[in-house]
Amino acid sequence: MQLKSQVEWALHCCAILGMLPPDRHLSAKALAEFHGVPKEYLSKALQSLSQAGVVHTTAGVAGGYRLARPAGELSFLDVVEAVEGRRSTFQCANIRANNPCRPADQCDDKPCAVARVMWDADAAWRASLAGVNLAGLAATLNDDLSRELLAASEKWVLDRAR
Amino acid sequence: MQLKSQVEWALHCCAILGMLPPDRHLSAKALAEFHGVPKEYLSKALQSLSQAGVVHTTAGVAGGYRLARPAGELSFLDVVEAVEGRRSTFQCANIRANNPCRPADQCDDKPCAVARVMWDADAAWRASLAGVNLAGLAATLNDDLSRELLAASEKWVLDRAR
DNA sequence: TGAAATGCGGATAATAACTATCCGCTTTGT
DNA sequence: ACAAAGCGGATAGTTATTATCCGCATTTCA
Ligand code: SF4
Ligand code: SF4
Repeated sequence: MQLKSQVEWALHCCAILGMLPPDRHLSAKALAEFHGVPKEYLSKALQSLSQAGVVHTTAGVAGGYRLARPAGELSFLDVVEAVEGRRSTFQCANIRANNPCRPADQCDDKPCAVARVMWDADAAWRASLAGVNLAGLAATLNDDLSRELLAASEKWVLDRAR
Repeated sequence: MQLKSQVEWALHCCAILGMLPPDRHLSAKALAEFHGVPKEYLSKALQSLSQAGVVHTTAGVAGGYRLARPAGELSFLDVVEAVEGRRSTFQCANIRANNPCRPADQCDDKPCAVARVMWDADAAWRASLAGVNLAGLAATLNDDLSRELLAASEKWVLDRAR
């Protein structure tokens, strides 16, 4: 069970978009080039982010993407769910219904005990992701990365932003 | 990103095996019939459980499986990781290395900020699963299921256990 | 002792999911 | 009007999951 690679791409793209001034935006082409990933496929992830309301799209020539809200109001969960979906990672096939001892008229009123535990774990995963926002990521990157790399990257991005 | 169906099967099988007296065991054939799943494929999941030390295998005719430890010492995480593996659900492709601004001699000493957040969430998921054991599951099932169904299922199982 | 039942591991398909690319369309700045 | 950019659908290529089959070793029981 692996998250799709688009999740990593989307998170990195949001980190980059977080570096932009509020009224600037960056094209999918630039984001793909910066991260070394195929532009066409990255576009699909960006479209998912757009549909989910995580980023705002500017159409037309010199169009592109910017964060739809301030970085402090966008969590990792918002980005991950935009790309990966909101369904639980555990899906119950209800195999308890196959129990040969079960009467045919049995009413499965509540979800099974196994599923509840798995869904709780899924909720814990999402809660953890919801607890970190893009502003926090930016702060961490500021600590992690060298001043030179940060400055160079910001320049690279701003040179291509509209 | 979905967990494989074998996870559900394995958890249910462990719940059933938890109903057995300590010195009895149940065949893959019986477990497959009880849950209405293909025996050959379920066997693969049971083999994973066996390799992970979650269940104990008895070979030969009239062989089968029993829990390797008391139900209170086997967590959901033990079962899930046996089937699904222990790798994080987020795998970092290290796309930061593609940053055109990054000097070639840059040393990526520590994992990236994005990956750390995703790994933390993965850890939260596993911690949640580790917090529930098979004895707790049995107790919940006792509350959830009707006395008739429990008794009938236990009889069905014990009739086929060796 | 031999036949049958059982688990194990490898090989092999069938199906689904993910990854990737392409194309026509609309939008919009110049 | 034209070119650059995003959008949505269509289409392959690749990988992962699901499922089945077979030969082998082990063990029970007749
Ligand atoms: S016990 Fe829960 S997970 Fe298992 S089949 Fe029933 S509802 Fe699904
Ligand atoms: S930022 Fe983290 S997740 Fe992204 S490529 Fe770098 S190491 Fe991987």
